[in-house]
Amino acid sequence: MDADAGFDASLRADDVAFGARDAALLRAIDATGSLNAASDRLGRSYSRAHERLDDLENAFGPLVERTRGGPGGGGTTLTDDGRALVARFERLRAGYAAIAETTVAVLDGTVTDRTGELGVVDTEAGAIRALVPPDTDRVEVSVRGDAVTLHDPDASPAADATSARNRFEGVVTAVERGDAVVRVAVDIGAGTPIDALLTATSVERLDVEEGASIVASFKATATRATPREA
Amino acid sequence: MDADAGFDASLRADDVAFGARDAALLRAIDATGSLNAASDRLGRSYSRAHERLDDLENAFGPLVERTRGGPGGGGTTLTDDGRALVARFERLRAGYAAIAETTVAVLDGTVTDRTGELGVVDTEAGAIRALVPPDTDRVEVSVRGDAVTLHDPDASPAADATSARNRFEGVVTAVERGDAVVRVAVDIGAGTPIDALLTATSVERLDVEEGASIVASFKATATRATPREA
DNA sequence: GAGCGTTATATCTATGACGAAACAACGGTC
DNA sequence: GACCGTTGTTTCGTCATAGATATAACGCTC
Repeated sequence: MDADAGFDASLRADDVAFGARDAALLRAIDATGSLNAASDRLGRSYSRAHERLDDLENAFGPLVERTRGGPGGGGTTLTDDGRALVARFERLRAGYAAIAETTVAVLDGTVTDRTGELGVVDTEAGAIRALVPPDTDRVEVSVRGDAVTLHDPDASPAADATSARNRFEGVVTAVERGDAVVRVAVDIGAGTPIDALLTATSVERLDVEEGASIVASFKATATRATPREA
Repeated sequence: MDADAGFDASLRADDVAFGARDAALLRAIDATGSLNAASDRLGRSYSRAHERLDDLENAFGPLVERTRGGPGGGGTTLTDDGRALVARFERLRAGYAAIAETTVAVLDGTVTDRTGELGVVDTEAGAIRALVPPDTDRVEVSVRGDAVTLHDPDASPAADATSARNRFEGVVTAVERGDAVVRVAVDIGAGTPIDALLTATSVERLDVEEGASIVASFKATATRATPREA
């Protein structure tokens, strides 16, 4: 059963959710200088766009400046806040897209110690520090490829010298080259390997190849556990 | 203008998007053993729930097993695939939640070199390697707090010994303690500091305090740039 | 064979979101 | 004062989604 991860991103204030359609509207206003032309460009009704803009401004503050009459008949321009909102929305989407696209290794485990939202999870690979759910000890730990850093085993930093708390010795089981990003699978003693996403430069400089010994590290604060079924 | 980041997560197959309401339905079925009782529990209509379940199974394959008649009148149970879909959805949500919650530093810059989707961005702090958008050199680089690792300046790994390509020397400007997660702000020579989210253990072992020198590193493959307005 | 409580199916209703169209008002230009 | 093309406002229609209700059918138990 194959399924793609998706999302609808939003920024929320006062029960109003600023989403992709809203960002598209503001971008079209920015490009055309007119709410009328922007609606046309997007194939949307002028009256709805106008109403929506009012709702957004009630929640988020002034996003546009509008003038009536004049040589072109009037116009609409984005405020600095309007541009900032669109920029922030784009960054948020980029972040979610990273989550949707990145590879994830899932390790079953049991929480054995907690300090606030952090915990120690006992897994096949050993103890993993992660952000853990409050109500259960039965969890699965997600390790994202873009959160795993690889180190030369002979030169990996001492525990007192780095803030990355999870460190495992392992063996490279696969090296899969993309355009500029390389996916490296590392067996750290769990049932399935974890992935690390590296640049080609890193692969060369670390001399990563199948069968090589390597140290994989990832931050506790970037590792999340979710409840696991009985 | 204050706004909270939000999202609607989904897993998609055959133009059907499995979302939070669907996950809630499957969880309620799991808890009650009955589609009828699950709908009641969720305050939803039985016929809609039934129809939706059919749509989901057409797209994702068998998610439940249903029996009619018998001692209790019949019932509905989740299949292994049904449970796996819910578990995968929960992991996806946890990932998006991490994005929504984490602090982000934004650095303006210009792309000066590209290799596929990776690029070098010239910023106030120096060159940053990141995943860059294809159509523009004017970008802003987002550096997420949960992606930044701190190192002892005297003991940070050599460039040939780690896959984290971005490394900056900086000074700690703030240490802000949460329950178990500590937010450390580091001035790396950009207009605004970047944040690193650390465990309390890391803060102690690294002896992180305001004014201290520190090395901050983050992976190129975990760093994204988005287009920046003129 | 009735009873039970479920699954399965059919039909109806309400609501929110959205597109569409029409018209009033604006204000600089000619 | 007319013209232009915009903003601003009003009204209408359609569609998708969802809730609600009713009924048929199932199959084990008594």
